[in-house]
Amino acid sequence: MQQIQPTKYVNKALFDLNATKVACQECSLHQLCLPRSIDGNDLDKLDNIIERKKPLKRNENLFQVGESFNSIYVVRSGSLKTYSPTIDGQEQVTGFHLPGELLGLDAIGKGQHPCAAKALEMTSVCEVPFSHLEGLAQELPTLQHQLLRLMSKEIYDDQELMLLLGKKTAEARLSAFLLSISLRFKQRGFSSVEFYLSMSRNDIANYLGLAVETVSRMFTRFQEDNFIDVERKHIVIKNRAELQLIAGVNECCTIVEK
Amino acid sequence: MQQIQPTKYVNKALFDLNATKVACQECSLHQLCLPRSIDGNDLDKLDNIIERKKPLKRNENLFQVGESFNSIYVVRSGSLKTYSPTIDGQEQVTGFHLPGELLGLDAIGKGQHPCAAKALEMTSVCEVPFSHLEGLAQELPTLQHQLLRLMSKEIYDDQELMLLLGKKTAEARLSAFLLSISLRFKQRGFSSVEFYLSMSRNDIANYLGLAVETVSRMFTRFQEDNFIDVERKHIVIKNRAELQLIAGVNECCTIVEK
DNA sequence: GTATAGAATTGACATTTATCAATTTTAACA
DNA sequence: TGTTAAAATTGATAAATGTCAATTCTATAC
Repeated sequence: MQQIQPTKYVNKALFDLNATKVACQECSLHQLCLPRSIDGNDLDKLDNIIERKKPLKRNENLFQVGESFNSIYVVRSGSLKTYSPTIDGQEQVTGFHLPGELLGLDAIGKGQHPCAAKALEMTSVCEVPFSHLEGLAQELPTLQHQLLRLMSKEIYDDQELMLLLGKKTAEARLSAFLLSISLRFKQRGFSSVEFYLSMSRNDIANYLGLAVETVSRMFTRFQEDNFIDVERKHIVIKNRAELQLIAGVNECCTIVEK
Repeated sequence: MQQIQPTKYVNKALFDLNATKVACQECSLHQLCLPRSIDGNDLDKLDNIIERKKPLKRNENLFQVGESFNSIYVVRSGSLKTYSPTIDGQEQVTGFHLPGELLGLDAIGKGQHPCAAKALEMTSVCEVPFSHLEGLAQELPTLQHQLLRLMSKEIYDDQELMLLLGKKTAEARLSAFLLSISLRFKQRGFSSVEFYLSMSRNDIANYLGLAVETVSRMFTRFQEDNFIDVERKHIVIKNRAELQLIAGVNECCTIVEK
């Protein structure tokens, strides 16, 4: 039971732009640059190529499908969803991106964005021009290594999700989704027990390949069974062990526990 | 209708080790090294670090879960599946790997393999020691660039699959699966119309998150509806347009057509 | 503060898919 | 080649989830 008990302040912080700003220390880019082996000089070089973009309002797009790829982005505060158009004019949500996480790695190969990214709330991001990053990685072996590691992690994470989406029941999917969000918050220094979901039920359902109604019913059921407290977008994890059981997490996912 | 009509020979070839060897020209590693800008000298350097492993027999493992990561692998001939253990002792198939495709990119981040790889038939692979590859990429900007591109493609492909697994009905999943295999064969210079599936129905079902029985019924139905010819593992695509409609492919997947 | 549109929930019902069971077909091995 | 185990198919039934419809709740704009 070493879970951090959040204060009211921490929760409110998720809506407070300044308070949610992820320190460079907890950010994916941090892992990118200084895994205990890059010196201050090199760090400055990296810092120099990063541009701070002006914050996005809710529902503003960071990029659109087909837009040419120039930069990868790191979420500083707020959150975004990525989505692709489907044949029937719908959109299919492909991911959610929380503070400290990266966007755009899937676009390098084709040189254009295969999905669009939209802010779910007031959101600010850092922009990292990819050609600069590549050039720098050529100079700095550690940076190249970290870049490859990060991309590998992205592949790994995607496969974890495929595991989830491919096999499980509705309750397993939602359960694994909540655990995943919880873990990601924790990794960024937020509470893993209590948090706000910035995305709509619709987005969640779309993402998990379920009907909105099913998602809604599952939330209700989890609440009834006392696995979680739900109040609209506010979530409290009350019985993580049970959620993990339902999700059928394999040993890979079990790191949520630590 | 510029689809290549395969000869009986071509089909048999899929079982013939020598005939299926993918020329380095069509191999993922080829893209890795010489996108029209690497010279013969550099190509030799790359060639030098690649090791040919002795062929794997059916059901032999290339690597196991948790094994420490040292190399990435390229399939030269045959095919493999990757899979992870689930909590209930089952295995969950996470991917199939055809000639010219890569394995192991998901292991870089953690330094150990998150999944196991098993040969589905007599299979041979090239082994590329990762530290050597990294070192070489540090010298050769083009190689670094291609490595990043390839990893990006992997991320992109995984997300395509998540799209598939997340949303669709059983018939959409199987349909998209067949189209995906077809495209991948085509990209490697094999027929996209007629091919052999090296994996069992069980593996397909597991991969797609369906019951074996459902997969079997779908094959039967597709046959009845004249979308495909099935005879055990031998598949002929007869109505690609209809399959694409069922799969609900978005414009990204539509490249199957070209 | 109120009006209004969108989001979320809940219920009833239809459809899809999983499960269980039996049979047929195929492939592996002696 | 014949024997046997595994794989694949098919049918009947049960369970899960999607769809449709109605209602409640929430947030936004006026």
